[in-house]
Amino acid sequence: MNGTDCAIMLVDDHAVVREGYRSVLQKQPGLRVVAEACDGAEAYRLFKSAKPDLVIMDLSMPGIGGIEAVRRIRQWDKAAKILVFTMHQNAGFAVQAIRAGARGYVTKTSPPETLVRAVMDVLAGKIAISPDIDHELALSRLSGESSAADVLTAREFEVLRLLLAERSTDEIAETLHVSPKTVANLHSLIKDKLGVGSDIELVRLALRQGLLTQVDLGEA
Amino acid sequence: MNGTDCAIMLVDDHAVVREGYRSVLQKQPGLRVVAEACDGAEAYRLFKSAKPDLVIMDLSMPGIGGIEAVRRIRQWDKAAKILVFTMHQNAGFAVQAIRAGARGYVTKTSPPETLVRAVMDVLAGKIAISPDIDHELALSRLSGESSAADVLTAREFEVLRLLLAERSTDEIAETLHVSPKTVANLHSLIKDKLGVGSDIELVRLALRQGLLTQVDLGEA
DNA sequence: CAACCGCCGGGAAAATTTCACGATCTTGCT
DNA sequence: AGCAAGATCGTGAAATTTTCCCGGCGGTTG
Repeated sequence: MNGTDCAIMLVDDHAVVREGYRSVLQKQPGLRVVAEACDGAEAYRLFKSAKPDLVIMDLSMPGIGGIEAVRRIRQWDKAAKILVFTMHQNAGFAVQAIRAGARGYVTKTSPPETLVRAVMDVLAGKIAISPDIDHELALSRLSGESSAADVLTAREFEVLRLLLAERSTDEIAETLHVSPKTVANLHSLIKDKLGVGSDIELVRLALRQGLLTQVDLGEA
Repeated sequence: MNGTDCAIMLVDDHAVVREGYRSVLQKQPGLRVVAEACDGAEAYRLFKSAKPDLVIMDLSMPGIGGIEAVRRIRQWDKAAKILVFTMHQNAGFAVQAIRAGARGYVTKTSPPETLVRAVMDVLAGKIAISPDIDHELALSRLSGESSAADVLTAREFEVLRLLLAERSTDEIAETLHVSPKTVANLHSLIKDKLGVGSDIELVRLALRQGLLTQVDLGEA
């Protein structure tokens, strides 16, 4: 599927950005944009009918986000080739994306050639990571910054997610059917494990690691 | 400057997005892209030499952000026409942008025609706000959601900024040369005025209102 | 089986948040 | 000028929360 025409699907909620993709990609012979979606749900639906050779996927989108869309598409077609193209210059997001089944991760700050190169690499079966993310990943390894998901147990992670999403300790206790005391204990333990002193730092860490996206906060 | 050629400068840190702008704009006769910048500082520098008729400006950029860039450009040229084009579908950001001197605010989710229309309107001397933001603004007025900056005094706002940026109460007290006790009192008062119960909600509110941008958190 | 670990919570000490109260200073109004 | 309002800063004490230490329960592993 490399030698001749390759069908590509674009997924991004910003029309102007899709216009940009198209402008960059159509300069490459052998690439055709056959479908466009503006959120994760539409991406999944269109993928099944269009069966593109490659998906270029944004992460931050309304409703079903990019990570979840990658997961669903890969579940439907284990061989799907998905290249994540996002503004998030963040090792945490990259790890999540690759784990979800993406074949590449390129940031939007990258020059167009990097995108084209990544498209070609992924089509050729390779994994494509843009240089800035390579660097981020290297740094996070060197500094031993264990991504929250690793150091926390499943339960702790669940509590953290609720702490960031819900309002009070008592509400979380009710959701989990445990005593408020337990939630408070977990809350404290989480801050300890993550090495933060205050809730504010906790939120900042979560944002940095991509546990929370800025759009999640709007619908509070 | 409307009838014939209009010189436009693009400011966005994502190359592919600039490509998208160009692709959309060049379909309009009479518009020429004469300069491109990828951060606020470069935008200010280039504006002074290129003197474009219109600037299309993104908000979230590394270093000097879009709001500050708008402010500086308007300070240098009171007649500068700047159209903010951003992903933030957020009344708070829009208010900040217009106060800083922008002549328009359009979100990236808008269809290309909306952008083109806004460009024309701003060039014609009008103020252009995209419909979704109009709606957001209306909602925020109706719900009486007073933007943090309004209900807080200057001092309180400063403390809030430090709370979100620095680490401990004591560090903030030292920076402000007041007793830690005062900072704690202010901290409490701020949460009261903003109607939030926990620090986590405080951060979420701040994010929603654009007091803190996601990029600010990276360099923590 | 014994040892360990995640999970759940009680109790008490420690720390923090909240509240009530002045004192001082600026600002705006008459 | 005189006065009222409110912003700022601080104190101290009460109320609440956070933190720490403890034990019990169930599952897994050596």
